[in-house]
Amino acid sequence: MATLREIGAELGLSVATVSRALNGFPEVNEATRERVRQAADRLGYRPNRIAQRLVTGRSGMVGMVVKIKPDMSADQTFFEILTGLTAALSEREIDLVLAVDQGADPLQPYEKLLERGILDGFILNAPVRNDPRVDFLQARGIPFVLHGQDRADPHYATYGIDNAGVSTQSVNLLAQLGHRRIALLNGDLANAHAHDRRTGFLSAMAAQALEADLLREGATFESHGYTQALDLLAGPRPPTAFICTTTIVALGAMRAVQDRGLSIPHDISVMAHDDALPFTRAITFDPALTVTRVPMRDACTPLANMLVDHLNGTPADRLQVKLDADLIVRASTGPAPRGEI
Amino acid sequence: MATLREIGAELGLSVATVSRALNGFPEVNEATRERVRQAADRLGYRPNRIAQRLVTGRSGMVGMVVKIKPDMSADQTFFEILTGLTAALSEREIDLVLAVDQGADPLQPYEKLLERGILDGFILNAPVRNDPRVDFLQARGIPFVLHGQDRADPHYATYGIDNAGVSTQSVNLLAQLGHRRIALLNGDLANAHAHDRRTGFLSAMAAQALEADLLREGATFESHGYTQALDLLAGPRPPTAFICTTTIVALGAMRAVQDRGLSIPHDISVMAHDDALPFTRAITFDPALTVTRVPMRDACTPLANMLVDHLNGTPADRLQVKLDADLIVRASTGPAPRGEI
DNA sequence: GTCCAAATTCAAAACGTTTAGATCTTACTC
DNA sequence: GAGTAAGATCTAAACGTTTTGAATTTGGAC
Repeated sequence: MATLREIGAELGLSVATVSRALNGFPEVNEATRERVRQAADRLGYRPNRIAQRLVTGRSGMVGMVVKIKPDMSADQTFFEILTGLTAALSEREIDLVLAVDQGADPLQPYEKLLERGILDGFILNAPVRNDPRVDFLQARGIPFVLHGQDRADPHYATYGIDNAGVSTQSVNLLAQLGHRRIALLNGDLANAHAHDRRTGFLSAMAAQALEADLLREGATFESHGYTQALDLLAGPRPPTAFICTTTIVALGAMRAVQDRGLSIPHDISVMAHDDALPFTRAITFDPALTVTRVPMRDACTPLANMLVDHLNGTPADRLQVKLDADLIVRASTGPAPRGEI
Repeated sequence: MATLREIGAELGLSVATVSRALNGFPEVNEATRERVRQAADRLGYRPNRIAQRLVTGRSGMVGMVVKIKPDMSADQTFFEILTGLTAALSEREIDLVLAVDQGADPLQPYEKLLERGILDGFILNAPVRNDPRVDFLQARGIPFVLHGQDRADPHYATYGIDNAGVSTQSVNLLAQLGHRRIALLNGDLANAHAHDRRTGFLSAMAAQALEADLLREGATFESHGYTQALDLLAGPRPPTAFICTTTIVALGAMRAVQDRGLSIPHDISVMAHDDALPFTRAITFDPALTVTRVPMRDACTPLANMLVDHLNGTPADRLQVKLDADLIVRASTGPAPRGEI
């Protein structure tokens, strides 16, 4: 590995000039800059990140923490973000350091990574409500970008989707189709997005003058969708439509509907929010699933850009994006059945 | 963050002595060492990795590359290793840096990570035969540990399982049960492990004086297991037993057997190799699946240890582990049906 | 030719650590 | 009490970069 000193020796220049030439400082002669550039190319010079970091305090590395579940597996959505983000950051010459949250204390892996003193910032994902990681990093002045939003009025960089709006869009579509008994199969309310979906659902139902009594929450397993849907269908005033928090849950709900001998969308409409993860494609469902859709992967590049901007000094309050979901109507939703009230 | 200098100033010692005291050098007075330790504790001293690296050439960081498939998803087994390894390395005060292989050139992400000059070594996984990454890293003298084995006589650190032995164990079990028509549903032969399974299968069949004509290879999807098994069962001299390269493939094979109206294990025996990934548990199959078993996750701690040893100078030829798989006989294998030849 | 400002370039310090080699203490031997 | 060895600590250099402030060169104006 060539160093600045070697390039300097080659050209009879000081390290200082070589450094400035390569970093685009205005006070260096253009002819010199070109000579330096060529020598650097020829010698295969790569700046030593370690040395840069020691003097600038910037390392070009950011951290991310995988949260693993008790069964030692991690969330599919995490990996979706992880791979996309690594690629996006790599284009910006930033490396991603990984840590694992074994479950005990959500802050511990962040503390541990910070102790090393080698990170410029963090990407946070899957926030819970009023996420303690946000407070922790803000208190220490560590830059970060949150994928999602954990509180009403954030004072940090955040990139997420309008989860309340997801519910509103879904409710409005179904209400337009004449449905009055609409159920929400939500995720665990500890997660910020589930909370927002619930809030959005309640206000959208109220706006349509509908009773919002068919609300369930819990894990996002197929089996959970199945049992909750089955339970609701067996109730005294069953739903005619299901809004599911993920396509996996919708899979379970659809199975429940079919087990009851009902047809989709003739008797029951089913829709879901779709993160467009690789393994379950809503369009291949039978019938093809109506969804509100925001591909997870689409978040990677903007997230990387926001973090880079943030590291370069853009203040957090100018780095707040809240996307609307696309509404994609397919065959799993239809007019409410007649005779039902 | 306290520095050595601050501790030195506090105690009236030079940085050199403080450094030596904390690093356990023998020439420092025990009383002094204790004073230094306490001061370090009190001031919350953490060695600055960056500075350490600059002078020692070691960073305490290792790299790993995710290979993502054309559909932008990554292998489940990779993540299993990744999370386990990150945790295991973290206990050894080593951080893991991630990169993504977008598919074009398998060496490019390694080159890119190396250019940064911030890595001590690599963990390689999922080797293909005569893996070019091995040659690349060896040529550059970069330490690495390979999870698996890519060539017959490796001169590098490697931790893997005896894949030929997996086939031998499987064939021998089935032969003992009287099966003579044994099929192998193998993975893609580009992968080193599939090649070894094939080799082991051929020699084990030969040793049992059985004809090894029922060999299929390809992707490890459920659908692939299904179509291949269906095709073999429709042949002129169908198998009475299937050895599947993964439990997912076995799932497909079992579906094919049932679709043909045959029963497991009465008509057909099915077994598989089981990496014990979180999502498919062989014991919950119906009937419970006989497997050769080596949990992926068990490799994480040994891999981390081997890499650390290797970085500390243990020569590669003393770091070679080849595990035998456990044979777990469950309900999906039974005696060969009478009357078949 | 002299002077001044602008344009370049340089030398040196700094970041926090490790480590080679020098120096200072102490205790022991004769 | 001199000499020596061992024990403890120190000074200084090194790693490769950035950056401050000083030094040099250049070109014009007079």
